[in-house]
Amino acid sequence: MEIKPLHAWDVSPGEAIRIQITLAGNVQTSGEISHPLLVAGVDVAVDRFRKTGTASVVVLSFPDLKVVETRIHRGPVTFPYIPGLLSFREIPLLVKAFEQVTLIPDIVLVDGQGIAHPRRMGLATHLGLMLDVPTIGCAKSRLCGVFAEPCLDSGSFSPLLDDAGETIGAAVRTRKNIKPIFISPGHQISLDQSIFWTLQCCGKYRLPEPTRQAHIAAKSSLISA
DNA sequence: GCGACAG
DNA sequence: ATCTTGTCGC
Repeated sequence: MEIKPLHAWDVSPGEAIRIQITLAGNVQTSGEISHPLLVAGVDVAVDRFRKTGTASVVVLSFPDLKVVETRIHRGPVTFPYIPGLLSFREIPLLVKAFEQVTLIPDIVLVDGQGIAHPRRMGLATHLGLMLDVPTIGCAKSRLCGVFAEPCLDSGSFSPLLDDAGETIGAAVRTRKNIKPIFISPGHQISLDQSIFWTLQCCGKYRLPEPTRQAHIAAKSSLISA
């Protein structure tokens, strides 16, 4: 699929923050997905020695959740990991992987935050703007915001609030008695829809299937390299 | 100044 | 993220 460049990636942390503030004005946190047929998961594995990364995009059929396409891209990782600037480290590689994708997904699940970010520009949101496809942020831990512990039942959740009391996401229990994951809208989708479809993508594990498959694809492709 | 801090 | 074995619990 074609991806339109929105800005340069070879920037300083200060410039990156400036770019995020500008892009934040184009985010769409509303939208419904009626009948998804293809759902994708993405991930990036890093080789701390060779300083290279492997980005993966795995497209699964829905609702059966079977892998129908897997794309990998390996390249240098230059930008350092800085909380709040993760997209500048991973998106360059992810875009390369997406350029090889032929089955355009109806939704993309990203392992990281969506708008649950200091400037509302987490990895999922930034990627959604570039792909012009609905994206959902599904993070294993919290970046910012406060929340109450959700009930221990599978499917229960509690809102993630920013310092102003605004809802920016939710702590969602994808399995009974298991640590919740943090879901937030990436782009072109509402929080309710983000939670709903993510739960529809969950099998017998804490993380949604698309994310798990992407994680496996990126990691295995790192071994055979 | 101190603590927090996606992957 | 990545480094790592066994082990406690649903």
